[in-house]
Amino acid sequence: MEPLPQPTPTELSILRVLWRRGSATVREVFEDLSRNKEMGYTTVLKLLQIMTEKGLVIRNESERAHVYQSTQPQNAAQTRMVSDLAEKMFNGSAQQLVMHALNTHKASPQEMAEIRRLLDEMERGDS
Amino acid sequence: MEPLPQPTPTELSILRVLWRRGSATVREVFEDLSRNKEMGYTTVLKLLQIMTEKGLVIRNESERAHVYQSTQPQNAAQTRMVSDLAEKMFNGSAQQLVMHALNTHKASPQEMAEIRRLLDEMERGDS
DNA sequence: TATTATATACGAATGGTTTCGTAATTGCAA
DNA sequence: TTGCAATTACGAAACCATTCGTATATAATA
Repeated sequence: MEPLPQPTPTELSILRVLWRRGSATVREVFEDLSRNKEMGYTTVLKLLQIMTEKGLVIRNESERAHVYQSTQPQNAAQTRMVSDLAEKMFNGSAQQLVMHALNTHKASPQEMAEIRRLLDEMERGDS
Repeated sequence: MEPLPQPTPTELSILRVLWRRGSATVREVFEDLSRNKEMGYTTVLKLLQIMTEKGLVIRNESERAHVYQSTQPQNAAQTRMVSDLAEKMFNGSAQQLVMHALNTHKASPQEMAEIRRLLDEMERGDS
């Protein structure tokens, strides 16, 4: 089967709503997105229909208002986009990406400690 | 003045060539990109013309074959895209992005050491 | 039951990116 | 100088994402 296509920017905004809520109807997605950006109800509907065709979401049609959810877990999408960015902007070097991320968005001491923990684990190699 | 627009995917592939080479003619960019993906010479030319209008590149017209270079240093573009990704996929948390990057693309011991060094510096706060 | 609100389906307009064909120009070589 | 090769300029086609209007169906309500 075809691999899932990369979601477009608007599709991604819809997926984020679905990830946050677990699942949602068109109206719920619409109301959520409308808070940030004016858009028509049928626009969201159409997008969800297209996303269904693409396999990005599945829907439960047992109720009149179909209930959508993402086929891809948020984690998987995150991993994929990080890989893509590493590939496209850092010639595949995760390390350079990491350095950039840390330099730009300062992390809290707790967060830094957690990153150290991960590095420790990786060096011990107990995967 | 207008902020630079985000480069489109194809524009980014051109910028990557320009960053790697410092500057390049249409033919050089064309030959570089053609190795990965078949595309016409005038396609690249047109894109570079559009990118010039957008301000993504500047060109030196003193020779018959114009010489292009990116207006944005690679660093700046990298920072911007990392920020974008953190925003869109990790609710602004650089730390989560970092964890993902490390988990996905395993880094070498040297690279990990360098990340530690950066963390050390940041915790010492000698910026 | 008749009306109203809400849902899905879907065609089509819009706008932007990408592609390329063709014309015009310039330098180089025979 | 004449012709060939390489260049830029540019219009337009092809493609895709986004938006929305309208038709139709279904449920709730007066």
